Amino acid sequence: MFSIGELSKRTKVKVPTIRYYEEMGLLPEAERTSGNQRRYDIAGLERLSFIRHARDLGFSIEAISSLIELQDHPDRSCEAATDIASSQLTNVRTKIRRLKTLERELSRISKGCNGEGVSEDCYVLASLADHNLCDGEHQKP
Amino acid sequence: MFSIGELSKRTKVKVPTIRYYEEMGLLPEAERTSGNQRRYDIAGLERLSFIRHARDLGFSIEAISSLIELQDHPDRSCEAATDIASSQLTNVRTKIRRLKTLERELSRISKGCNGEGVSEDCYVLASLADHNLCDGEHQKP
DNA sequence: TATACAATCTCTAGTAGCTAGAGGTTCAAG
DNA sequence: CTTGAACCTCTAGCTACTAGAGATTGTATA
Repeated sequence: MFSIGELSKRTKVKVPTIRYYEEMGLLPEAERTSGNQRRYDIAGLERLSFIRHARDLGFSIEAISSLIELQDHPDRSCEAATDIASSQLTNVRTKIRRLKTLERELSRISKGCNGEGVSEDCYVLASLADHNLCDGEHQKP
Repeated sequence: MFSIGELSKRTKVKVPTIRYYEEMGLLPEAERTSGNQRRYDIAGLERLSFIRHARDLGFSIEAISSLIELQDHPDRSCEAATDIASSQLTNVRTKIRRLKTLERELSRISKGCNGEGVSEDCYVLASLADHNLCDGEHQKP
């Protein structure tokens, strides 16, 4: 059994974040010492690693909740899990596509001014003021 | 002079968002009717278009504040503006790089399970539980 | 001109996923 | 037994909005 600080060190998840995950129901309520401090075992460590890994891959807390729910029921169909993963993949791909559009546009705008003039003549500012100077549409990222 | 609703329609920025921008200091305090409703002119429309355009390109409110500050002083050097734009470009490129790593990993994981089995045997869940099943490291997105 | 009703006003609170700080208690080493 | 780091709970703050309550205003139509 080890403390929350030790768990934090081993998983690289910050202490307040661990408490937050517990509050959100991602982690079960930890056992406590007589003095009310949290104590964890290997199972706790594994679960937190799972969560961290999923967060690193961009899964939302809600999605992770569902994944954990499935993990806790080894006999259930894993269709939901593959659905969550593939929709996350779709999310990521959508974001990449949008960011690439932004990148092209920003790069084009950036090249338009070397920063040596005054703002009145700045192509960066002019581009932002006038959408017509843009190549195409951009959506919110 | 037109109402906030009209401005919203023309710029495709939602009404509460316009008020929020005013509160944040991105928009100057609007003129009011005798009955306290906001009225805008073309200058207001242009400024809001500028803001929306910058937001669409992913600039933060803070960055936009600086850009507007420069826009209001046509005689100042525009170095800050080009700096902001290029650091935004760097941001975007960093995000793309990270997301691409995620994409590879998610795609690999996703392919590992067709969702027809039970969760005990699910490669998606197994991958999340065990980082060793991953190709490489991933950072937070 | 009266009325109806859409649009506006301000204010508060909520979203995601944490992070920071105050003020107090517990654990563990020396 | 003392000391100080680590822990506890609670509240508030971050970004960029969004939603809703309850009250007021603007305007089109009868």
